[in-house]
Amino acid sequence: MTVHRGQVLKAAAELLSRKATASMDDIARAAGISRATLHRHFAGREALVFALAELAVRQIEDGLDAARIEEGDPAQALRRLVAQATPVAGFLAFLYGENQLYEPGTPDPGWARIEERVGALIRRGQERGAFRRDLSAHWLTDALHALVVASGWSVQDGRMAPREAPRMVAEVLLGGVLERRTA
Amino acid sequence: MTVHRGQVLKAAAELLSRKATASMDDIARAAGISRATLHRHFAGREALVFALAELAVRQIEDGLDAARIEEGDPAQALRRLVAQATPVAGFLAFLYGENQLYEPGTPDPGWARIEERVGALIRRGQERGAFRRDLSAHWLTDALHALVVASGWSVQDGRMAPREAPRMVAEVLLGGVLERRTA
DNA sequence: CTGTCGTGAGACATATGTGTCTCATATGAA
DNA sequence: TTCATATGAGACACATATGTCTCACGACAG
Repeated sequence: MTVHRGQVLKAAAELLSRKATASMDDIARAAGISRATLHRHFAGREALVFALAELAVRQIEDGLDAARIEEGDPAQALRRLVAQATPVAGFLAFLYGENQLYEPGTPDPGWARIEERVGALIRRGQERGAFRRDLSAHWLTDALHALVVASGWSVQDGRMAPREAPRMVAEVLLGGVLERRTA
Repeated sequence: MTVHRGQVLKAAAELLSRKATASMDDIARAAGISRATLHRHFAGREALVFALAELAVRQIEDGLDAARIEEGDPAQALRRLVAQATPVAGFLAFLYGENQLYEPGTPDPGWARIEERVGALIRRGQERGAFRRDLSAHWLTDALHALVVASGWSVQDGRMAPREAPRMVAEVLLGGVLERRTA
């Protein structure tokens, strides 16, 4: 019946990304454990948030590695990235929200690495003529994150099936909403 | 030097949508007033949040009216909607975040009205063959909100000019990221 | 069975935020 | 000027969350 640190952190991420004011007791209940046990595994709220950020960065960077976003056709690389990101949308949402707190110039180093890698993919696609150049790479990066987070919430609410999420995000981001005659 | 209620609420919306844990003192400072004055205008935090939600709903519904989203070409209506929404992105972000707290079945009535009107526009576009049918109207509604919120944060951080925001959001949402030969 | 380990429940002091109050000051009208 | 009004600064009691503790229970290995 031992508590698994990763599972607790995943529950905490999904709760905190939606309700940042959740108490330690709320987090414990969301993870299915008591507050005492939660404190045994994490020295305090600060330590928990730190561990959460660390795990989130690792999960997402692992996803970037697995998607091999530096290789091949940019559009396909973006689809692979989205497919890797949607299962860990809760962690991404937490990180994304957490980095809205800092001053615009001092982001978390791990988050900065992630943004840089995703931004590089976008720029690579723009240079190859695959992605539009009239939209800034920075904005497209933000848009990608926002859509993944939104899809994660839709899944949490049962409005979207988890297996649909990658396609929903990728189709909107790559193709847009407009119907087209020629695919 | 009298405090203007609307300006205080706008500052509160932009702060709270990013940092839900902000204290009344933080909110007061963000609005450029003292905590005492903040309490003179709003009975308490609960009352402030209520007033904020009320104003946010009104601002956005006014925008929907001004954009006349029920009329004309759906794609153009969506562009008008985005143009009206981006200036009040802070309020939309607050409402959007606030409604992630409730249980999936009991949203704020005002927010439900907004979602319904936007959803109706999406469905109208799908029925007319203007918008894609392979993506659910609900998801497209969520995607729209998420992109507007993200653009608002970009503006707050100085990464995007306010006047660019409508086009950035509308272009990604309608056209997607992919470069195309034929416009 | 016996001992150990991890847990849940709850008590407790402390820290932080909230809501209310008083008082001094500044602005603006008569 | 004189007065009214609104504000800022700060004190205060109170509520809530946090962090630490003790104790009892149950699972599991020996």
